[in-house]
Amino acid sequence: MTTDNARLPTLEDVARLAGVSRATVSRVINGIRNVNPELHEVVWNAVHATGYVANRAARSLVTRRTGTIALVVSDSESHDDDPFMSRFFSDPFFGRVVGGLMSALRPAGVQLALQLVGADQARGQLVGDLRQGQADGSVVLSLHPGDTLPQLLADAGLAGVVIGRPARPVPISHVDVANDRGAALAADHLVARGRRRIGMITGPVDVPASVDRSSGFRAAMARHGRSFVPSVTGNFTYESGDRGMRELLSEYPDLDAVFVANDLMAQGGLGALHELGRRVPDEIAVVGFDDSSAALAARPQLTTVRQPLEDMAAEAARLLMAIIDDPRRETTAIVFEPTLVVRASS
Amino acid sequence: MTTDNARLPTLEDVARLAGVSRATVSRVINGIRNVNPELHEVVWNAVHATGYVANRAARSLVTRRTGTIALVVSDSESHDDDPFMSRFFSDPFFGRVVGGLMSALRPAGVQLALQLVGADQARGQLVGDLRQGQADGSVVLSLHPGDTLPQLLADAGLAGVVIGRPARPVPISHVDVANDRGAALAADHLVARGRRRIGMITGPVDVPASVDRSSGFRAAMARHGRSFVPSVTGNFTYESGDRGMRELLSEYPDLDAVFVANDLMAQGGLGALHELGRRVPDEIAVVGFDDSSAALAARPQLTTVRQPLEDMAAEAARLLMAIIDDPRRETTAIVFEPTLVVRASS
DNA sequence: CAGGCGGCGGAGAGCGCTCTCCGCTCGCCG
DNA sequence: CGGCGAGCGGAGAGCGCTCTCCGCCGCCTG
Repeated sequence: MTTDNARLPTLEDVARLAGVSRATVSRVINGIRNVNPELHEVVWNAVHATGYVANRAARSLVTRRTGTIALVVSDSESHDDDPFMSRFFSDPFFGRVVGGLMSALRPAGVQLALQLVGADQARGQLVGDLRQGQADGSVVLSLHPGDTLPQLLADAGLAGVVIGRPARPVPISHVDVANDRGAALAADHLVARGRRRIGMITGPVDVPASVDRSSGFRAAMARHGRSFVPSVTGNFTYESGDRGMRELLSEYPDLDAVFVANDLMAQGGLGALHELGRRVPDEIAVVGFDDSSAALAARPQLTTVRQPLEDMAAEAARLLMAIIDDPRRETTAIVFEPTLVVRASS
Repeated sequence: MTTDNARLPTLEDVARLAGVSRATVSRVINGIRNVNPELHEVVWNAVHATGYVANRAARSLVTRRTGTIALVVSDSESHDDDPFMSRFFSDPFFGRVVGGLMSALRPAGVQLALQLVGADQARGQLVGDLRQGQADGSVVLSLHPGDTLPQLLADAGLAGVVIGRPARPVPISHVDVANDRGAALAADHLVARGRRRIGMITGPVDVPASVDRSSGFRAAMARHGRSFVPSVTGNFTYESGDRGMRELLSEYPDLDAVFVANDLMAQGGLGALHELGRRVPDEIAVVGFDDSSAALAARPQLTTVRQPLEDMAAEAARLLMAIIDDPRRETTAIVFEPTLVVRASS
């Protein structure tokens, strides 16, 4: 049948075929109350015979549930046009989150809808749409610190889970990785490897994850008796890693190890070291953060702190579904433990 | 209002406030027919005053449109559990497609829903769900050649656009890049650069894109009077590029250029060359295909054939929307022109 | 043996919207 | 001045589903 105007079977059709009422078919399909087991079978046969599939819109209309959750990618700094997105989407970070979400959502039969939101105007709209049942809840991915969206969602009483700790405390659940402990892992590793003069390239100072990595690294170094850690600030891009490494070495030429706050910058740093003729890891060791694909692509391959993004996203999805089922649930924070992946760069 | 049981305003509420009927409000909101301009304003004021947002489910129920399109990622070889997905999602390819789709969908106010489908059983289910209005149409991303899904969609008369030419001809629209001409670009470039002994690492022989790249490259080389192109077959992975390069060089040690059918393999090949002590591009040039992030991550950065994925995805979305608006539209193929991005590896 | 209770299935009311009718009003023409 | 047509707004019927309410029947208890 190549035509699309063939009316699809409805509950009514199934009911007629099964010789029961709509209500009974509905009960069977949704597994509600005790229905005579024989009828049960009769109904299912009719369902299969007709090829019936429940109409989602009709169901949502009455249940007020959509069976969909939204992945909201929020960028408070962009202005609705999309240059920023291309960069973000081509980052494996996005894909890993999507994969993790799907792995939890699919078994539950929940859909994932993508929502991008830039300017503030769009935010109000989004909240409205969400309230009106675009989705039962949302997983929020903020690209910038201090994003207002988590607060907006909380204010609207919408179910939501944020990936990554919000910059300001907001009454909304979130999942995160223990960035400070991850950085400490890197510090311990470098010290254990016998590195003596250890520097750091940090991320932006207004990003919580970045701040935690820096302070976690400094604290761990202090525990090893190193109170001063030479460092420069980057912005998580490849170029800033390249630049940062050059800066750092021009000021502290004798460093024999550098902790870089994310893999992309570390890869940039590695590029700089290559051009500067410094052998890695013989002369200088590099440790990154994220265990993104950049870590594997880097030459030499990057020792890095693994952030279990897929697991985090999956957990975010499960948490969100729990919140949807019980809206009065307390907001919680789930913090994952990072692990160190040792490769050739250290 | 932190509670969620506050009933949201309905058309009825807006109508009452505006002192008109539901029908009129509906007409104003949907911009249908001539409504008295004064009323128009009165209605919009009421809409804003109440904070009204149309209920999507109710609207879909009657219009039989969801305002959603599905991005169906289809992997005929996996079996419902998701190991395969993680690899795919962390590939920037996925993100670029999503970004491109969104750029076309967002202005049109269309949602994007993600659908993964593995085993064949899930396919039937998917088609059922789609027919029942999960989405108005779908953009299909097949991970394996000879995927049955495009055919299934065509058979069901569902609106769909496939990204990448299907292995077998299927009565469904698709967007693709001229893989053969892209490969020719690479060939022309290498010849123009004065390379004399040029080899190739191809992709899998059952993937249309891969086949086109190989044959396109060979044809272009033939035009330059080179009837024989030494080549080995890879499978698009980093490792197969590494292995392929070693094989190729052990058999043809004097090659001074290699065209590799995708960036990831090219990156692997570059790794092998590095370890073999062959200087790139001085001794041997490498050209990849895709202009993925791997091209930038590679050392030296990779000269590669750029596939305008974002544009292709955006066009797929627009085409799909056109098909949805006019289902009797003829199936079409839109083929994009690749471009050569020259970097340090050639 | 009568009354009551529990379990199962049906009737039917709506969920919030769109859209077809239909009737009213106004303007224009004969 | 009457009639007709065009245009605008309202009434109301559903879209396909869920779920409450109710009635029936059979079994158990007093």
